[in-house]
Amino acid sequence: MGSIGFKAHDHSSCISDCVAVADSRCKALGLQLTPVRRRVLEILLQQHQSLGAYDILDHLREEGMGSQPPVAYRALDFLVKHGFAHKIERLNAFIACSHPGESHAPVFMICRLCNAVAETHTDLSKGQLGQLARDVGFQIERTVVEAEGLCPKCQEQAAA
Amino acid sequence: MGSIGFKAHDHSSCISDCVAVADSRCKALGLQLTPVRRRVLEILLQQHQSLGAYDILDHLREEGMGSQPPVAYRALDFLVKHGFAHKIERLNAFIACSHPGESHAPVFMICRLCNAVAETHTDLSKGQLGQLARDVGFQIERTVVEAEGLCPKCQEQAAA
DNA sequence: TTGATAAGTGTCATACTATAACATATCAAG
DNA sequence: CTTGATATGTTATAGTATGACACTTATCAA
Repeated sequence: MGSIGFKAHDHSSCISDCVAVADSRCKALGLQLTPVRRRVLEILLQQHQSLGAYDILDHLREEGMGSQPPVAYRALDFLVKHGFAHKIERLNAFIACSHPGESHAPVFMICRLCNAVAETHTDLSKGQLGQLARDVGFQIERTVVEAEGLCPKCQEQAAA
Repeated sequence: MGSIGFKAHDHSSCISDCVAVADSRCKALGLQLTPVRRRVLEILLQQHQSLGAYDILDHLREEGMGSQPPVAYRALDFLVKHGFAHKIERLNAFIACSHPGESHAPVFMICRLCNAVAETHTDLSKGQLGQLARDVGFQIERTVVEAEGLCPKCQEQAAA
């Protein structure tokens, strides 16, 4: 799949590929990609934007797959825990992982106009953050790195 | 004040210094550091931990300075907007800024055991994040960088 | 000084985000 | 097939945040 950044791409294959990857990874790890979990992943994959838990719940409800918050949150917890999705802390929202299976120190770029979210990655061992942590003796277990601003497309439109 | 990291320091002077800095900066910029706002800043400065808005509201209520959520949120919005405090997105909580007045691409290290939070800064123009953004043409306006893990003290205790 | 305008506060109501707890159902292995 | 673990459905509630409006205080120009 590679880094999609803010570029156009074949989205339907993007979805099916990601689900297939999740599927095989679950099988390999003995995890259950149940109907609800799979459906939530598909819903997230529909767009390269983040969705709130209650947005997802709305979809599930329409499809008769559960109507109470814990249903959505539990599926999301599963997907996040196993690296198939991420939580965007800044937005209290969730997004499918663009690089399932790869090592994870994810970085998100969030466009404040069109709400597109692009995921890339950094290498903690090389960056300033890792260096700062080593300097003060802090042991990093998890990172949240989110940049908010304007994507290329919205910059053009703002300039016009 | 400089970077305090996770080190011990003279905390009472730390508080009064920070309030004094905020005071003079507000005067210089024509901002009103009202009693509520000043008090919220002081409350945040009491500890190098983050506090939830409702924790702060509890303090205010005890002191007869307002008992409804908007009172706390508005003071926090003011402090965050003008760089006297930051929101820790990962914790839905707030913390006083350790470097008021300096340029701000703040980085937080959050200890998951003792909840201490240390603030440092990175230089966007030099780091991987800035480079990634330039590569894809994303214009960064604000960053959220938060590392969760163990501070030096808690690592020792965990090892023992 | 006064009057007009902006900024801040107090309050009520409500919206949005998230989880605890427990009953039921399904799965996986012996 | 039964037992223990995992997942789901549901109720209830906790935690986080904001809109709206009335009232007060500060600012500033006339």
